[in-house]
Amino acid sequence: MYDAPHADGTVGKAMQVLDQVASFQRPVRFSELLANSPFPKPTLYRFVQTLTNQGMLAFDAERQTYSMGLRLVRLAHAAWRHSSLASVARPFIEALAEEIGEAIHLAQIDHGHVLFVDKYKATDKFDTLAQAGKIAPGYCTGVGKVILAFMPEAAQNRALDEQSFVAYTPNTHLNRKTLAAELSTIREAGVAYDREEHELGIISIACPILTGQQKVVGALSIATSTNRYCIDDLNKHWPDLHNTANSIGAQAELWQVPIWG
Amino acid sequence: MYDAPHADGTVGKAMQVLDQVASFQRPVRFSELLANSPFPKPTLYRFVQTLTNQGMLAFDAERQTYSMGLRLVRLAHAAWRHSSLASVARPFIEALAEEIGEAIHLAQIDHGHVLFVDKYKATDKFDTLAQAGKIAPGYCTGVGKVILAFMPEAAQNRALDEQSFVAYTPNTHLNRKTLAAELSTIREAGVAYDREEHELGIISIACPILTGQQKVVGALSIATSTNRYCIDDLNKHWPDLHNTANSIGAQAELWQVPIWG
DNA sequence: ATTTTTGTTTCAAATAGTGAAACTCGGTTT
DNA sequence: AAACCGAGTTTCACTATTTGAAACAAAAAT
Repeated sequence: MYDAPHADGTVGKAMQVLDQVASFQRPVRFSELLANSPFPKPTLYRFVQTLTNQGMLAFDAERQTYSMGLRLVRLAHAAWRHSSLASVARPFIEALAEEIGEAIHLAQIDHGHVLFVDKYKATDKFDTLAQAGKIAPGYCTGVGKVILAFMPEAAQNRALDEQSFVAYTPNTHLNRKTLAAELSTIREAGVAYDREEHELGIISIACPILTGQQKVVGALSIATSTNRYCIDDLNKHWPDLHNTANSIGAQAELWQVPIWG
Repeated sequence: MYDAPHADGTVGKAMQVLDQVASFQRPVRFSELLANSPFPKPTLYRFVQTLTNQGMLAFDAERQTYSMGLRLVRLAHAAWRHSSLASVARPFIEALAEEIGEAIHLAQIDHGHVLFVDKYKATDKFDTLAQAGKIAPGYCTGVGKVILAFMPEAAQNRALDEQSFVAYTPNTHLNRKTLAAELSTIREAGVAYDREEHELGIISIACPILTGQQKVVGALSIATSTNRYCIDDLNKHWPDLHNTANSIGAQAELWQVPIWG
């Protein structure tokens, strides 16, 4: 389960149940849900029924388990096409990935979490939906930090409040202060690095995607493992990455990509 | 907007609003929604607010428009990974596509509509999320017909009730009778063809994906344009397609893919 | 056969949702 | 400048929906 929004009404609670089912990452029985649910039995029961009726959940009668419903796939298709940067960014990312021969990630931020909306890897052709929709923490990823760094102050504060500061590796930021310090450096430099802060052996370089009015709408990154390359190697790709990010930013502005303030 | 389910409660209505926003295929203003909404102004207003709070919709303050929210992408990721056939089927489809050099589609059925959950094209590597989530009518596509043909009677009837029988081309089935007749042929043969029933110039061959107990969980198809190939050409691929479908069915059973009765 | 666990239904009380009407705020017209 | 207009937002009394303790049914476990 992810965030506990200021619980707006019945709909909010139902969405909480959806998140809960999603968090199991597998089909789940009613009783398992109940055990970790803030809702009393009949209430949860009715939610699960309603959501199943609606196709937001799927019930397997044979195994008596609930899982995420296919209606979500249909709805998300629309979200991805029309509200994410992905459709605008694709041609640019594809070109970049082919040129430099490394995997490119495209991310946006959603309620303080990094949301990967696309990925392109020149070698293995087939990785899109498997990656799109994945989330990662904001405070310890290249894309996360660079987006945070370029956010307007109010939004940044809100987002920082949502960070959990778990120590994934010895390099992970553990509190707001050290993170905030790095964020201003990043803002000046226009690049962020992940130096094994989220996962040992994984480093990345990330550029913000800015519109003409300097609003961040997302970020691009190249990630690699330390036994193939070091930060200096990634730096060689910075000009290309930066140019691509700029082109995407310019396009995003023309296009009607939703821009949160 | 798609189906109007037996409106269960507030949550059902909220989902209806989500569908409505999705149906616009672009950012949409409140007044546009209101114009096509069964709900009175303040009611719709509150729904849209709640859904935006929840991240199910996104509001662009600058342009005053609503679009689908990124939370859906996150949720759909889970749906796709854990409730669709896609993750089980992928390796098989990939192998098949590489071997025969044609694009392979994987579809399931959801409330009478065909839902494409994956696509692999050997030549252009990059088409997954752009295709996954797309829907098509059941009665005039190869995958749709073959799934319908193999459904248990009760479910089939329910699904047939949901078909709209729009005449997309001169070859489209226009009523239940002719469709039902073809469905029994298909059930015996184990294959369905789309002979330009949905779009002129597009034909396909489709195989059901069956579990051990002969339950349909989805379908595989090869689609092509009439100026490249004819039905007989597609037929040459039938053994491969059929084998792949069988392998996927066997795997799906081991795995915990939700199976609707 | 009995107990325990898991899933489902009931129903009075309480809460949350409803929508007519009224209001605010830009922009346009007279 | 005053009146008008349409899109968006808020109010508030009314009502329908949701709520959850408790009771019940069905299935597993003992």
